[in-house]
Amino acid sequence: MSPLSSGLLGDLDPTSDRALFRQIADQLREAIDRGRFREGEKLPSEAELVDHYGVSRMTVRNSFSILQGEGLVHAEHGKGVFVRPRPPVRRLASDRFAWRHREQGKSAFIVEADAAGSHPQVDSLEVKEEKASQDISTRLGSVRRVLARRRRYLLDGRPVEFATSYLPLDIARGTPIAEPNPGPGGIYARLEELGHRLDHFEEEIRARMPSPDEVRTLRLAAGVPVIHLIRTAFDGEGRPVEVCDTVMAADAYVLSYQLPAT
Amino acid sequence: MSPLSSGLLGDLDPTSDRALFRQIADQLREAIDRGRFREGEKLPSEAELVDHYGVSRMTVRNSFSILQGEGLVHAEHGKGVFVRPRPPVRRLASDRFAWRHREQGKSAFIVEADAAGSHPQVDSLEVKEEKASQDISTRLGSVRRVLARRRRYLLDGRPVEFATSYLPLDIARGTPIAEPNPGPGGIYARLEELGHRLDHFEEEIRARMPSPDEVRTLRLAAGVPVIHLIRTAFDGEGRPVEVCDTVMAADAYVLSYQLPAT
DNA sequence: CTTACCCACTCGTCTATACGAGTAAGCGTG
DNA sequence: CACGCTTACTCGTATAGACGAGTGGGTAAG
Repeated sequence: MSPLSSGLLGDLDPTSDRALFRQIADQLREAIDRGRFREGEKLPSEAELVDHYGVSRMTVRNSFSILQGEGLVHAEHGKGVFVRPRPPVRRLASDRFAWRHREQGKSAFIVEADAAGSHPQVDSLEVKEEKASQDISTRLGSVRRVLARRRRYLLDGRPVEFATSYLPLDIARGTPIAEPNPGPGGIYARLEELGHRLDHFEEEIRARMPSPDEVRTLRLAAGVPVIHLIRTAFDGEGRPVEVCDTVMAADAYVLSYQLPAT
Repeated sequence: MSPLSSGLLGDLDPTSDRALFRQIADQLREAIDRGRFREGEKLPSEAELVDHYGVSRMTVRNSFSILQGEGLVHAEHGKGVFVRPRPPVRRLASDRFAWRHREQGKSAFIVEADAAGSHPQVDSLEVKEEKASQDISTRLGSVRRVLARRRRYLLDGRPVEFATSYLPLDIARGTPIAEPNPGPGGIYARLEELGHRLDHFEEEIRARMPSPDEVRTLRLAAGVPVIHLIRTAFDGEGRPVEVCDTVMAADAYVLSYQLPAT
């Protein structure tokens, strides 16, 4: 029996104040919430809904666009509209920069992904000196030029995070930090070796809709926000030694922090 | 001179692969990014853009809907489409539960808003005993029923945050915590007085698009995600004594954390 | 001068139609 | 069997038109 003849979706109330396309979206949303359509499952096609509700195609498309904006469904050209599966999330703990996680040869990202049984990947590596933006300059304490390390992280082929580290030139230039591969333990290990004992980090978190650029880079579906995290690392004298600007696909992350109740 | 005759917006390339409505959205976005349209300023009306580009109205509306999804603009029925102003953000520091912030008579929210010169407000107060959801029960260590304290926070009349605190009944029942107004210092101060010395907090952060309910409660514009924060408070024995579930308008908040580099 | 109405302009909703392009399965040919 | 074509179904883009409803300014009536 088709999902439409089985009473899965009801009728519209033409006398209601609520617009037709909203009523349709409401019914589809409820059906999804109740699990009548499962993750990854195909919704009825536009044509089927046009027949079922007796409305025009634009009205049906309008209701789909609402659900897309809510991140509930995604359309695939030539195939159909599907309930968006919730991808496995990466859990970032606040102790992820603790010493014990830095002793190993591989980066935290690789180690953690291997443990979770997924296939990690890092690409778009770029390391270069450039002019510091106003914001980065302020955060690093009025430096004009910086070393920028850009990279993109993927899990099982899906881009989940795009990060750029900025370091003052007087710290990073001519050191392994300026190499594409900074070696075991990453740049934090190198900073310590260079005598910059890391004292604490400061993280700033925002959430917003992605720019078109970010949609491309992270291959984001409609209705997926990004988490924008800016971390500053300070040495023992309180000097900022690195700023890391990270944009994450919000549906792939949960951040977790432990706070003392001082 | 009208914004349209002044070369602010260009022409369309009909031979391009890029859809017309995307090209229009691109041009408007760029104009906004470059500050050609300022915050709160009105964009050209649908009719004006129809004339300028020589496309149908649906095409123009389609491009507006893209920009709305990106949170760049918002439409006002009968008035026009406007560049969405960035509201002042509330900065939540990770030491906001430190002792020194709890000594005063007023809640942290009120104190902080007063200091920032804005008008704070708390409403939708509800305090009641209820059945714990699966998730809350797990977080509190398998309790069946809880005391739930719901409230909504507003700044200058705008709802910015909706929070619910859950506490085990054996801790909260019959104490000031079960009163609508728990008294100076809030429920954390009361917990301490009751002998539950707070040891540390754990915060989990997600970002996602709001549910229709949340859109209503927080009066969210299109294209504004929410930050979902779940905080668990632990006492000295490692027992969870409170879970606070908070949904924040993402455009109104920056979260900030200090992490030791242990 | 003030009030009430009208009207022009705005976005919101909906219909009907057309063509393009991606997908997948079936079918026929080599 | 393997390959390529056709075909039917999917969503994507775009047009043209209609009516409704909220807003605000101007105008005519009191």
